[in-house]
This record gives sequence, structure tokens and C-alpha cells, in this order.
Amino acid sequence: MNTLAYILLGMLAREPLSGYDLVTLLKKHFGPFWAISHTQIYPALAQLVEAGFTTYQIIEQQAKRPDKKIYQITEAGQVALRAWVESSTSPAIIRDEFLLKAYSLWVADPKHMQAIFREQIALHQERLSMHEQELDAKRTKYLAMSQGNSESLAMAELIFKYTIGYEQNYISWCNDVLHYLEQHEEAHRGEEE
Amino acid sequence: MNTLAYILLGMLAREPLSGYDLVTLLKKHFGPFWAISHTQIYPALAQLVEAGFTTYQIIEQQAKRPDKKIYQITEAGQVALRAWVESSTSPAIIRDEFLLKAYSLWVADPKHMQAIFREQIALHQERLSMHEQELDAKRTKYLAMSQGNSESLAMAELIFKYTIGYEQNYISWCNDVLHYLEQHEEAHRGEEE
DNA sequence: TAGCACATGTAACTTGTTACATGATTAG
DNA sequence: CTAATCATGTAACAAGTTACATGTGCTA
Repeated sequence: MNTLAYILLGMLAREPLSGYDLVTLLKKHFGPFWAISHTQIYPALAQLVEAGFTTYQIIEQQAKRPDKKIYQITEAGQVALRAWVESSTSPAIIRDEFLLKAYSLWVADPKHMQAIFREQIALHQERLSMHEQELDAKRTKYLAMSQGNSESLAMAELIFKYTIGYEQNYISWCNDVLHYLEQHEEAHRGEEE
Repeated sequence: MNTLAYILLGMLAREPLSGYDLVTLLKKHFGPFWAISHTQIYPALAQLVEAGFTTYQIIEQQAKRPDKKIYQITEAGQVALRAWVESSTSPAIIRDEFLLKAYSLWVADPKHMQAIFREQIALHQERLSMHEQELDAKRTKYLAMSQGNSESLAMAELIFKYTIGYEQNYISWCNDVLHYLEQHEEAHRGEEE
């Protein structure tokens, strides 16, 4: 079982879903965290069934679509998921190409790099707003249910909180570099004049 | 040319190095950013030579070691590196297994998860101190050179600044979750008594 | 009429990891 | 005597991406 398998188990522990549903939900809510494509998911689900961690029901489709398979987690699957969640994790490797470009920033044109950093800020700003909106939507949804179930709200907020901080740090770092590049350019211009 | 190839080019743009040197430096300075192993580097270097982006000199070794190859970047390599640095980058996918575990945290034992989050804080704290120390070492090194070359210092500081913010955000998020878990537990205990 | 939503899958390819392979010198 | 440092490489495997494959119904 690899990480993808446990992501799927984690989602199926909340509600039974088809492969298509899983991909759709993952793209919507987990896009920035863990990209997956439908080509990965079907073999992974087959593997989960083989391991006895999920079962599925076939739902016949009208129109000429492939039959839908709704997967649900088994007890063995819940045990496995819990063991994974409770196991320790070594810090992830960041693997962000943009940071590596920053490392070699000195070989490039400062003016051009200003544009590149502004673009990067815009992209992360977009992601930040997206997360803030999703968090907001979740809050109003829970309030509308008006059952005072603050626990599940706190749970749902968990990951969003992380990414919001992550994006804020990213943007503020880009701004730092941008200011440096701008000041540096002015210093040069000052020398030339 | 993939990202790894450009990382190597970026390092060779600063100074000529052997494959072994590259791995050693990468592990030391880029470990948390982009893990690489020596088994990847040798094919990648061969590819760079084939593309005309690097050349190498063979240095014969005493003792029965394989001959050392010192790679240096070519002009074509510098052009390629610069084009890569100046190209735009879409935001990276975070791919942090621990965040996904947090998503399924509700299936696990709260007490146990407190320990897991404390462990994660310790691990990131370690990484943070490591980066702070490296940054400090770099600063004193540049001051010792006493040539007032504040520009290259600022450059060297760039990536460290990012990671320090990254780790601080990580730790503060873990602490938030930890406090939530502790309060939650107290609430339960309160109910029981 | 072009594209998207639905719904599943296989095959080829790229990237990264782990295991295997060699072999002297030096520090604990 | 065990492990680490130096120094290069190949081969097998795991994970992820891209391209190929099918086919209807609805919306712009």
C-alpha cells in the first residue's frame, strides 16, 4: 500500500464513492496537495479490493456508460487506515522547482526576474484566495446546519489552515526577493548616472 | 532536460565539480528541497555532456579508485540554464504525506495523535535550527571575507529565508492542531467526570 | 457542432528509489 | 574489525504522467 492507496481509504472512510467521484473530489479539494489522475486511481482501487480493504457494488448505468462501481471501506481497511495515520512520518522533501530557479537567479536578467516573481506572486495569490473561499464556504455550510457541531468544522478547517499559512509565507518571500531585485536595480542605475 | 539536469547546471555554473561532489553538496545544502542519489546523477551528467551543456576533464586517482571526472558548464549550458531560470513555473504540488494523515486524523486515537504531532514538531524544529545555523555560518563567512560583498550574501540567503518561513509555518500549524487535540481531550474528560 | 460531463480502463514513458557491484584508505 | 570516505557505475522496481481507447447525452 502506497500513499495514494491511503488517500483513497481516507476518503472512503467518510463516504462510499466511485473512482470517478474520487478523482473529481481529489482534484477539487486536494489539487495543490496531491495531484492524481484517473489512470492511477483504477489500478489503485483494484489493489485495495485485492487487499481486502474495500469492496464495491456495481451500479448499472443507463445510456451506454461503463457500469459505475461504488467502493466502500471494509473493517480491515479502517484498521489499516488508522495504523497509517498513527504511524510516524519523516518531513517531506519540498521539491519546488521555483526555489531551484531562485538559486540560479543570478545568471538571469534582473528585470526579467522581477516579472517572473510577480507572476509567481499572482499564481500563489490565486491559490490563497481559492483556499480562503473554500474555508469560508465550509464555515457557512456548517453554520447553516446549525447543529453546533463545531468539532467537525475544526477538523475540516485543519488542512486549509496549513495551506493558507503556506501560501502567505510563499507570497511574502517572493515579495522580499522582488524588493531586493528592485533596490538592486536602482543601485545599479544610481551608479550608472 | 529535466529539473535535475538544471539543478546540476546551476551548481556547475558556480564552480566545476565532480559527480561525487555534486551529490555531497546537494545532500548537504539541498536535502530538504530536492533529494537526489548518486544513481541518478551519473546518467544525468552523461545526458548533459551529450547535449553539449557540460564537458569534463578526467583526473587520474592514486589508489584504486575510479578516475574522477570534473564537469564544467559550457556556454551552451549557460544559455540553457538562463532560459530555464527565466521561464515561468506553475506552483508546485505540496505532496506532504503528513498533511494527508491529518485529513484522516479523526479515525485515530487523539492521545496517540498528540504524540505524533509532537514528534513532527520536533522533526521540523530540527530542520529549522539546521537552516538557521547554515544561514548564520554563511553570514559570518561573508563578514570574514570583509569585502563588503553584500550582494552575494543576499543571494546566498535567499533560499534559506524561504525554508525558515516554511518551517515556522509548519511548526505553528502543528501546535495549533496539538492545542485543539488537547482541549478536545479535556472537554471529553470534563464530560466524563 | 464543438466541447464538457459522465465512467472506466490499458500501455508507454519518465522520474525516482533500492539493491547490486567494486575496492583501497583511514578513523574509532 | 567495523564503519565511513572517496568514486563510479548498472539493473530492477515503484510511482506518476501522457497518450490511446470507447461512447452517450446535454449545453453553448
